[in-house]
Parts: sequence; structure tokens; C-alpha cells
Amino acid sequence: MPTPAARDRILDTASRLFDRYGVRAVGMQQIIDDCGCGKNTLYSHFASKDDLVVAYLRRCGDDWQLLFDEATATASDPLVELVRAVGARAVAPGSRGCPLRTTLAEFADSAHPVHRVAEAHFVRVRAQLRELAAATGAADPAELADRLMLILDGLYANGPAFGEAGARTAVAFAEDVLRAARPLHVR
Amino acid sequence: MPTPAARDRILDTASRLFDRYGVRAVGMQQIIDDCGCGKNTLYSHFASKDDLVVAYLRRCGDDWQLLFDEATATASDPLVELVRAVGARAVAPGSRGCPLRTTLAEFADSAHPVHRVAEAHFVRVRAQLRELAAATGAADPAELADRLMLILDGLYANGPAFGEAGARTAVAFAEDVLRAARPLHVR
DNA sequence: GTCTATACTTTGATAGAC
DNA sequence: GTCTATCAAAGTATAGAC
Repeated sequence: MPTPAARDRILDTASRLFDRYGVRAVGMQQIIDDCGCGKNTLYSHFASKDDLVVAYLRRCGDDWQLLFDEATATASDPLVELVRAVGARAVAPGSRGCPLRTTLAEFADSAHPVHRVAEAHFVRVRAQLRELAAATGAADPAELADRLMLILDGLYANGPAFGEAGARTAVAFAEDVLRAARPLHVR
Repeated sequence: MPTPAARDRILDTASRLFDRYGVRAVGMQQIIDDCGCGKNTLYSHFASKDDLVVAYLRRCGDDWQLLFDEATATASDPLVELVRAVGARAVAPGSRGCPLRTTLAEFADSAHPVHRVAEAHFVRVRAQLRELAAATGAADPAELADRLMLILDGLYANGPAFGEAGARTAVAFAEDVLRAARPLHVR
């Protein structure tokens, strides 16, 4: 009967290593060594590496949800705030871009559980952006949502190379897009 | 002494497999079997898998250059045409997004030769976009170039999920961005 | 009794030899 | 072109510590 604290510690360690080195580059033994737990403990919480990676991706999804909720809850312009928050994350030291995107790239097989979980995340994000876009009163919310999705994904992919200035470019870009999408009488 | 034809055949095979299954998921033996060449032949042309992957990425870079040149040579609006061409590629059946991005994600170690080659590609693309943006007479070419880079990268990442309609969204998006970036007297 | 630590098995990969 | 050495990784089983 495994203790929840150990599970968290393992997932913390695995997440840190996956974020830094990529999923395939990190072995189970490395996680065990770094975590200081026994092999038994790890495998009692996660039946396989795939299971562990899925748990990692779910946590990444939860992190996104937190960022999303925080950015959109209080801000006067939630979508711009969202771009700002993603930019901050994308240009943070050591960032390798969106962990869900990079992991999706590492698991090309669309039937693989890891691939499916990552893919589902982006479907959900697209739907979330659509809802948010609809709330702005844009003429075509679906179109606006997809434009913002392009900016967000492009920003997350290029953030490490673009740096702070690039993040500001993306924020200004999003502002322009939102201004242009608003119906004329509100501008 | 290796024949150039064999090298091309090997690289053709490897490229096809890497594109479909990802680099790490494809073993050298698989390439050899699929290509029908002997192990000796492969290793006489490519000293290691890393070498083969680097050659693959260079070919991907050349492919990009072809697409870039073709899109920008004759078109009245080269940057829009470029987005259109990338969209067509991104939504093509079996596309997994930009092979250079996915391979970059597979090789997280920034000191790894494969990582460096992929990274260098995007630095070059950014510079190319800057040149092209400057030619449009935009007020801020660097800003315009980065906005287009976001669209292109976002489109390439989301293309497989967005489909044809998403590609059209990106083209219309680029058109709007370019229109807005042109100095007032030209609009 | 659950945790750590370690030994072992199997599998699949790269790479080299003949 | 087959055969083999080497190595690393996933998982399983086992031995020992608090």
C-alpha cells in the first residue's frame, strides 16, 4: 500500500528531469537515483514508464489550467494576459518550449497513450480559447481563437530563441489581433 | 569507396522513416532493411546515426529553402504565399509538423550536433523573414518578421489538428498582419 | 511491513568484423 | 549481408534496514 507522499516526490523528480532532458532521454534508473526511492516504490506507484509519463503530462495539463485560470480570472484583457503568461514561461531560463508539444513530438505513434493524452490537451486548449474568444464579443470567435492559438504555439516554440523582446512582440501582436477582432462599435 | 546513388537511397529511406515515426523511434537496422542495403554500405556513408540524422536535417533545411524560394520568387505577396505553402505542407496527410521542430524536441541536449543543426535552421529562417519583411516596406521589419514566424511555427505545429480550414485561417491572418504592417500611404 | 538498495533478465539498439 | 560484441534500458525479484 503505497504512500501518496512518495508518489508526489517521484512525480516531482520525474517532471524536473523530463522538462530538462526530455522524456526519452531520461531512464527510470535516473529518476530512482535522483529521487532516492527504491525501484519497488516507483513501480508500485506507476506500473510502467508510459504510466509515469502520462501522469507527468496530466500534471503539465494541470499547470496549464492553473496558468490559464489565473491569467483569465482577473485580467481586464484575459487573452492578452494569457499570452503574457505563456511568454514568461516560454522565455524562462532553461525552457525548452511547451512540455506537451515536445513530448508529443517524442511520441509520434498516434495510438500511443502518451501521444493521445498530449493531443487531447491541445484539443481542450483550442476549445477553451474559443470560449474565451466568444466572451470578447468578436465577430468570429472561432477564427480569433485559432489566431491566438497560432500565436501561443509559435511563442512557446520560439520563446527560448526569441527571449524577452520576442515575448513582448507576441503580447503586442495579441493586442492588435484582439483590437482588430472586436466589432467596430466597441473599438 | 561508396557510390553517391547508394547514399541518396539511404537518405531517402531514412528521411521517409524519420518523418513518419520520429528519429529516435527508427533504428538503423530498420533503415537498412527498408533500404535493402547492407550494414557496411550504410556505415560507409554515415559514420554514425547522429551523422545520418544531421544529413536528414540538412535535407529538411534544403527542402525548406526550396519551398521558401519558390513561394517568394514569383508571388506578388511572397510572405502570404509562404504561409500558404507551409500550410499545405502542415496539413498534408501524415504530417507531424515541422520535422526540424520535432527533431529539435527529440534532442534536448543543446550541445548535441543534431540539436545544433536544427537550432541553426530557425536562426536562419528568422533572418530570412527579416529580409523579406524589410522588402515589404513595413515600418518595423523585425517585428513583422517575428509575427510571421509565430504564425508559421504555430501553423506548422497545429496544422495536423487544424486541417485545411486552419490553414486558410493562417493565410487570412498573415494577410491581415501584412496589411496592418504596411505604411499608411501604401495601403 | 513498507522503504531502500541491488542483482538479474530480457530486449533492442548501435556499431564493427568478416 | 550475416554474425557478433557491447551497452543501455525496462522491468522483475530479492535482500536488507527502520
